[in-house]
Amino acid sequence: MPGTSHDFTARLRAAGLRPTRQRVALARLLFEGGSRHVTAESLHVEVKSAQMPVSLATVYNALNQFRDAGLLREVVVAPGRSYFDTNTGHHHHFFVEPDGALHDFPSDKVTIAGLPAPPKGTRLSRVDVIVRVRR
Amino acid sequence: MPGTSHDFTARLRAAGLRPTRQRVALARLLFEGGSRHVTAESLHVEVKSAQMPVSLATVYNALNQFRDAGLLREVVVAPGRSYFDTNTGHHHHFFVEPDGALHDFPSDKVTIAGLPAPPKGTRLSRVDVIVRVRR
DNA sequence: AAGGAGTTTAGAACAGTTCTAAATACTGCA
DNA sequence: TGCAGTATTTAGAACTGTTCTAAACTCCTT
Repeated sequence: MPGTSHDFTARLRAAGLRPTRQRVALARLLFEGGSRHVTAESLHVEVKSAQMPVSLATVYNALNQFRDAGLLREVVVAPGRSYFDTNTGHHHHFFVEPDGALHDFPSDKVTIAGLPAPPKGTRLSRVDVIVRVRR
Repeated sequence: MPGTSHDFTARLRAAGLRPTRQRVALARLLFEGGSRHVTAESLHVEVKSAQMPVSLATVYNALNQFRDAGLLREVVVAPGRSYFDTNTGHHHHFFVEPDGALHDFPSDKVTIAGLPAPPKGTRLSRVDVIVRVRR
């Protein structure tokens, strides 16, 4: 069990990123547990309270790099705030309107039929389904 | 034909909004033609070049009020930018990734099956489908 | 151990949006 | 119609989330 999923140094290196102290600390927080949703701000608070000081700029840099490397997926649900999802597989989201909470649900049971063809000159990139719910 | 769809004063009043010069000007730009997508910034540029000076703050106010009144729908596709859609009926969106262009498509031919039930204590508000495409 | 590229940092800068308080416009009522 | 009173508009400041800057530092290679 150890060696693969917890070897953040190797995972970062495999993604083409130098395993700096800061990136390893952030990767540990992000990938050690199960699937998570974070914002730059929330991750910054978390890394500070874990006694691993990382600047906010570095949190932003790392999140963007992790996303570009395919380690994270960015989810756009509310204007003016970016969520990052550690679950990079196929899945969709519940978004609870007033509080901004986000929950994954697997896409394997969801079927979407009747989508029109992409506009001329474009190719499909991804289909996002956001189920907005209220209390 | 005239009297109903072009009577912006009455339409605003029906929505509980005073038909001020600024709101009528914006409503005319938004609802006179077919379905449109605007940002606050783009609508502000437009209203200025139409020789109907309206401040940016008022454009923001009006868009938010129109949305709250159900005259517009807000579409969240990219972090840090709000699009407003004059089409408030059931439909979904194509989002062209690099340029940020948005296109509607009707939802009547689209069927989504197998969605899980909303989390405990919440009720469904809306299902957004965003088909992201690249050039 | 040293050099150099890549990274981190604090703070400034920036973009989009909302707030403030003073001026102005719409509405209802005389 | 004229007036009072509330809603609205405005310019600019403030604010939030994010990116940039350039100097200091760290990781990797040799």
